[in-house]
Amino acid sequence: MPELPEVERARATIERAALHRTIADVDDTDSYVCRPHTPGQLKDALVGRQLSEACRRGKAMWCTTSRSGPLLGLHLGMAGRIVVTEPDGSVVEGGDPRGGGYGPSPDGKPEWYRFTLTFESGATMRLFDKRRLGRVRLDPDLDALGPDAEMVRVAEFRDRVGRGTAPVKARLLDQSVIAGVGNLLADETLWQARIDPRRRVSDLDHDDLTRLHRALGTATRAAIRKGGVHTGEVIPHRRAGAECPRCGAEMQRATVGSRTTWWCPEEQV
DNA sequence: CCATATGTTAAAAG
DNA sequence: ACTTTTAACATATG
Repeated sequence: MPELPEVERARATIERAALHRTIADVDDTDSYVCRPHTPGQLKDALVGRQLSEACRRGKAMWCTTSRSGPLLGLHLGMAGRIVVTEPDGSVVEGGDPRGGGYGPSPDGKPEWYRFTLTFESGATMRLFDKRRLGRVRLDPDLDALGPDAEMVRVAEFRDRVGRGTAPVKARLLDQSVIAGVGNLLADETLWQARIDPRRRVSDLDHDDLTRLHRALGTATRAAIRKGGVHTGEVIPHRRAGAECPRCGAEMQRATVGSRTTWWCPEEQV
């Protein structure tokens, strides 16, 4: 589930419900999710501190901590979400509006909680992640990340995305080029911009890149507002036999940039 | 058993 | 050396 829009929602949930509370306990015993830290390392670094700010660039998220403590890096991986609960056990809404089967309840198994902060009040902030590809670490290295997909200006976008020879979709997915675009947001953006995902960036002209930048901004902001990348216009049409919601042509599927890709063969050229 | 899955990254290939 | 592509990662689900 998590691409930039979902991560932004998770960040906002933390900001609204988990800041400025003193950390009383930490469960960091999942040594894969917390790698390369050893069990207890995160706990030792965090107990007694508070989360001060919730920040994000692309899909990377981190919290600053009180008294000049370390940054707490949180990455949702392929299936993670942040769940904050109040002392009475009620779940703070906002992380994932779909809830239901992907949610922490009622069918969320307890072992799918991979990391937990317990505050003095009894409130908790947890990483819920079925697939365990999410990651928690202290002072994450953010140097390799490109500018955030929602913030990048058009000139820099053209410079970065237009460089190289890779298919444009692969370029959009490269987090060191632009941070935050995942498989679904890439398909939505390319569909909005009417660009074939297989096109080489060396073949895109100034106008193509400008259109792509605009489509990315529009698609990203719409997804944040509506609650996630699933709310994109073309996303429900990423399946066999589906038609382009604009022109009715049958959607086409292929692997581009090592990911399953769907596009409209009529309009995306 | 097989294929698929919204992410990252190390290793291989070019 | 730099860019691009693929495989592997851990786990669930159809």
